Amino acid sequence: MSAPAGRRAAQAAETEAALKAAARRVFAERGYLNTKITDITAAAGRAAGSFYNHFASKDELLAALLADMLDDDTPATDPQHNPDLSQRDAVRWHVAAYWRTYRRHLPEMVALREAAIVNPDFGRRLREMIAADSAHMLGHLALVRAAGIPLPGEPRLVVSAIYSLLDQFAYTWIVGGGDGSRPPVDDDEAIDTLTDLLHRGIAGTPPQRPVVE
Amino acid sequence: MSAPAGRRAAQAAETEAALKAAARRVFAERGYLNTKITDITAAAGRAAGSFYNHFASKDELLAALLADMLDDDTPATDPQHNPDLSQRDAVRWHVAAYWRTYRRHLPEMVALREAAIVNPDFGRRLREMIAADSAHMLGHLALVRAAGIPLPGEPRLVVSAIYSLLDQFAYTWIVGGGDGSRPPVDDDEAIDTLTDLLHRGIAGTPPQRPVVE
DNA sequence: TGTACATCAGTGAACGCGCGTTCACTGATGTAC
DNA sequence: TGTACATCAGTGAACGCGCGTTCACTGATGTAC
Repeated sequence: MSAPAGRRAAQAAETEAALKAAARRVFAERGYLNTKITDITAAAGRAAGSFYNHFASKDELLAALLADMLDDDTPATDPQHNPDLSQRDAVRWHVAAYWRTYRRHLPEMVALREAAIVNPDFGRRLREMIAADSAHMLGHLALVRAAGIPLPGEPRLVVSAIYSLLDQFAYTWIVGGGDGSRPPVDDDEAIDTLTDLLHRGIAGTPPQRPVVE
Repeated sequence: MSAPAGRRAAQAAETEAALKAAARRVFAERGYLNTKITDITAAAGRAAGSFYNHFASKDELLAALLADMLDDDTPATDPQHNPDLSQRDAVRWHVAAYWRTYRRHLPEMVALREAAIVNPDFGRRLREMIAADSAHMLGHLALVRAAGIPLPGEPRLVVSAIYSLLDQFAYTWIVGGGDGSRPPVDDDEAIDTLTDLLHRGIAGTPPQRPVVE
């Protein structure tokens, strides 16, 4: 990453970067589990054996990509953002942040989801990443409740529901290209729909039952 | 399934049933992709080779389980149920139906989700099954809108969001045993939380912004 | 600055493990006469 | 009702494919003197 000591080190760094970049492309295209190591080396224009000069396995390559991702945007959360989820703007900001992150790190999102199914280590990693994010959201929900607005359920369960929605919806529409019922969504429509659903869901008022007298 | 013609046929039917039952158990425990064919035959107490007297592959066994499932509860939807999703009871009924189905067919749900990742055929099957269910929900949403209540977005997108929430939340809490942030949910709490979130989300009123004058 | 040797990234053919799949065999069930 | 033969479900050891992984080799870069 930092200035390499010489031509040789530069070469190695370049190949490693090429392998990572190729892996990201290939993971986004055919997914993690369906990707063979030779698919990655081929996409990177290197020989199969070269892979093992840099990574011990496909899982370790993914671990490296995840590490890059976490380095990349540690300051993902603007400390200035509005925490009051009873306001639409605040909900939208959070939804948009999630959506953008998902799009930007699509290969990692897809790969981690798939890897978690097969490898308990990645299952743990995934849960930890969600937990980190959730703590933040939990704080916001506490404010809503403190303002006297009743939540739809126990806060940690509500946070889990929010992430369930965001995660699966993003997976369906960003990765899968939709559910076939309609054309793909553009980002704004997706974000606005999620925002309104969640804004009302978290802090809205249930509809009045028409009273028959 | 129907009365077998003789001892031999009965024997075959019994083994096939044993393999299916074993597969369901094993899929629920370690998932579909992590299950080897010999895991299934071992759990069923049969020899490895026996498998191929009944199924051409693990995928075909899954296809058979899915067929059984669809046979099993074609009348899953009580024609009498309340379609008015602006009423909490109606939302709860639908959420509960989904939850119950998920629990009852856990092995199929897990297996289909995993198989869809690796095999496009199952990806298609999964989308078709969701589409069938969605059509029903879409009709209900039309009523809400007809009653003058604005939805949070384009109806098919809202339906997709609803299924995203239900599916991922059920996967997290029924299959995965939760996200580690709190003890497992019992069914009623899960259903009530989802119900309130969706009830408000679909047909609720956004909170009033406190007006500062 | 030049020469001789060491190191190391990259190569791709070969290896070998894991697991799906086959197949010769067994014994029980079914059929023909 | 009995005997001889055919069929078929089940068995498990053996086979073989796919793919991850190794390794002897090459040529370029680095180091010693």
